[in-house]
Amino acid sequence: MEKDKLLLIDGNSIAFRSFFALHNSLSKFTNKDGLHTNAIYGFNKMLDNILAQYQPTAALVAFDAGKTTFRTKMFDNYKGGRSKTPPELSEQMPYLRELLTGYGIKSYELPDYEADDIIGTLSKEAEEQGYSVTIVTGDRDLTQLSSDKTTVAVTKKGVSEVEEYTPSYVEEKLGVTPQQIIDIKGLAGDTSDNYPGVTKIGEKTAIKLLKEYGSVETLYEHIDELKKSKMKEHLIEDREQAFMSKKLATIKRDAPVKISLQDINYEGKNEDFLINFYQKMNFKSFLSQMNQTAADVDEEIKFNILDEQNIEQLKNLPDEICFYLEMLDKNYHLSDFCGFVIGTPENIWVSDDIELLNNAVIKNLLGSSTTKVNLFDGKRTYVGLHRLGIELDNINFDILLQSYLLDTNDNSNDLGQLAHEHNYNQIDTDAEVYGTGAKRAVPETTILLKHLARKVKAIQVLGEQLQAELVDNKQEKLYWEIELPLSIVLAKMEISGIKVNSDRLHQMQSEFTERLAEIETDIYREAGEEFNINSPKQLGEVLFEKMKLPVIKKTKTGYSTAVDVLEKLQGESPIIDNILNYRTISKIKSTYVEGLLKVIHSNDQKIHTTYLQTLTQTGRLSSIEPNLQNIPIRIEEGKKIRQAFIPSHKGWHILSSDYSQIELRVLAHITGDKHLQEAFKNGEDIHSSTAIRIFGLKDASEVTPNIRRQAKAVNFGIVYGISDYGLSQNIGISRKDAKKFIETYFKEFPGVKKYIDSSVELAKEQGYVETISHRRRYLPDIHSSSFNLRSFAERTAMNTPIQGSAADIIKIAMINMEKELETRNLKTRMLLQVHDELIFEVPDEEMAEIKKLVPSVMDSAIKLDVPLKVETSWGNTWYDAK
DNA sequence: CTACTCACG
DNA sequence: ACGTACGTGAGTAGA
Repeated sequence: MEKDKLLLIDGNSIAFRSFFALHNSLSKFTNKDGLHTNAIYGFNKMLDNILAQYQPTAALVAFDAGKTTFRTKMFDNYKGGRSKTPPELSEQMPYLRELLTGYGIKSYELPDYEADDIIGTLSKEAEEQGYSVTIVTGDRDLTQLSSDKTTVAVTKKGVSEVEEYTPSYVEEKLGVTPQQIIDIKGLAGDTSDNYPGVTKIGEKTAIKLLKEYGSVETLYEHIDELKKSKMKEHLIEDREQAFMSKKLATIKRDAPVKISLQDINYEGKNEDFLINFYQKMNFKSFLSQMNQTAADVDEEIKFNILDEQNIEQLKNLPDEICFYLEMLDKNYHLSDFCGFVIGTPENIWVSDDIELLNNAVIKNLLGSSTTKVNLFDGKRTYVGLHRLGIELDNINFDILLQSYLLDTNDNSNDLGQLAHEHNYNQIDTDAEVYGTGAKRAVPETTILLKHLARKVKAIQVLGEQLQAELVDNKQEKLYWEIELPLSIVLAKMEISGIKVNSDRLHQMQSEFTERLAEIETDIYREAGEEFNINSPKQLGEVLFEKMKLPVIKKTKTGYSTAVDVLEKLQGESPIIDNILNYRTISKIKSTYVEGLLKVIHSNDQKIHTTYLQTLTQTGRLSSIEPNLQNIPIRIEEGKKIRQAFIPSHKGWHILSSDYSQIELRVLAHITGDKHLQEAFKNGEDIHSSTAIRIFGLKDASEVTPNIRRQAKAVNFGIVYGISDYGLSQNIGISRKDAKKFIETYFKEFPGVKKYIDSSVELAKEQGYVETISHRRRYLPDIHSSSFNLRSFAERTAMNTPIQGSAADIIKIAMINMEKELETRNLKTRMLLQVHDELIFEVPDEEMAEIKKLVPSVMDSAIKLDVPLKVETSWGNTWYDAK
């Protein structure tokens, strides 16, 4: 007969692990009733893997019965201070039981005991009856149960991979036997379960003591033999705690479990039950594994298929309509079109015939200033329509923008997904309908048309709902006066594009190729072998193993070879300088020279970037395909890339205007700090003024370049949410000195200190911080028990209003600038935005006007308590506009 | 697909 | 005692 194999699963622990493993995609895992399903999904994955791997003959999932157990009776504070189970997880627990029913696995709980004790008791019974046992848990403490018959499988970072603890593996990993784990806990305590152990003894010391004495009991029998020390005093003092903690850590193996091994035979899953369950949970991948398809969104939808004959009927549409233009490729400057939908939820018209858009009826509707158009991603739609020769005039609701303003995290480019995030479930996600990655394609026509039809209703319902939420949040102005008009400005900038001199790039390409080859031979000679210099792994081996250079810093996977490390090694060997050079040049060559050449449109020799307006957590824009916001400027060789960016017409120039120290000016404004404001009002060099104050200097004559550099770093540090360590690393001083700088800074600029404290306070109270234009960023981690997460949230609480308000200001300037260009009927085009800088191409005859107009529009974008300063320059290329 | 590195504000 | 600056995108290596 086949050997009996028992599988015991720690239900609560696995549910927790699954929940947090998929926490980032929490919003992606919901069913149509808005139930979160991530923990259920993760649990299911784990079950599939474990069952396939171990093929048990009996199985049970043990759950904790409640908060109070015999342990809490022993020690009030047991598991005290734990934060509450998130509601998004609690709501999944009943369904988890349902899932187990589908798998034919019993679950069990026992009042006054924890899941561990059930597992301990049953595994003992099973061992006695000759079973081999596997325990699955996320909690390493259970490894105390491992024996020659019992393996404890502890989940690794995900939940589907496990690490198997046998007694020998426990010894190898922890240096003690499974039985001694409770002794470690007795001496060291457990912070997550909140019991104490012995003062000042941590895991390391506990293991050392146990190696010598074997157990808590023997240790105390020999306590007198210990040399006189603080540790000995603590041990004697905390004797009772040690014994109690050991007892708390000990898993019961004789709990009054009322279920027997015969009751939990595993006979396989109930497929029909599971199919039904998966449909309810919207688990498409599990369904397709079972050759089943997902239940369709349940509401039928009525729509008309548009054609040449019935198109006149669109004239009957009201003055508020919805529209969606489908382009499957992310890059809408190049994507094919595959269909569109127009109408109202009551009167939907769909087609996959793009030619129809050129019909005057549609052109008039979309181009009409009196017909309001609701849509998803106005900028994308505007650019797409523009390529088809159609103007879009009057956007009303853009649900992507609305959603992003309400919560910067709800910004999916997939309409269906975004709808689900707002609990609208009568539509599938685009990813489901079209597929992702290489499998992305247009589905059969009926599916396509139906999906498009559903978009109309989703847009209308969500548009109204989200607008009401914007009103509640006092974010209406932000939507109507900033983001919505900005989306059109950005569309126009993207459409304009910027002309590129590809001959110049090609010329640079061959220069760089030659230089790289030279440096490469030098590096190989110095290393004594050929290797891939671009591989940090190979480079690390050459530098630190073969050449035996001192290791400065390590990464997770090996030696760090980042610039700051290499700079510390300069002088150790000439190879370092060559590597630094190689890195610089190869970066410029591959990312910029070759990268940019790849994205020049062949029809107009221009680059058309895409701005992401709904991505950043602060309100800044980002630029992709290509990123035109990180073209080199700091190093001369890289800066030359800018020579390839030229005006699109002869006799025009590139003009660039940038805000000077906008973030520090915003800081002066929102903190209200008198000294900081004074410095700006007097037009002082802000870094020098800071230097004078924090170093206690007489006047500017005492400010050396080095002192100014340090003060500058302090100013940056303040804006980023300073730490003494961060500052010390940045300017290479001791942590102590850095701390002193910061303290002096806060003494000299008390308004700033007050602001930092109050913004953290505010974030804690209301859950979010906001900019001067009421742009919000939620900071749930501000309450985290993890020091790291919490500190990060605290720094962003103070940085986001500053970075975000600066973003608000330049956005307003861009809208005003575009308006001026239009009303003055100028040919000048705004081409790029680089966070605090705007770049234009200007015909010579307009130069005199523009070089006054741009700075005046920019510095009057908003009225702060300190003046805004703008610096302008121009030239034949972007490089020369300096 | 993740880690590392490096370009910008 | 923790382990650190804020916000981005892209190329390459190597699983």
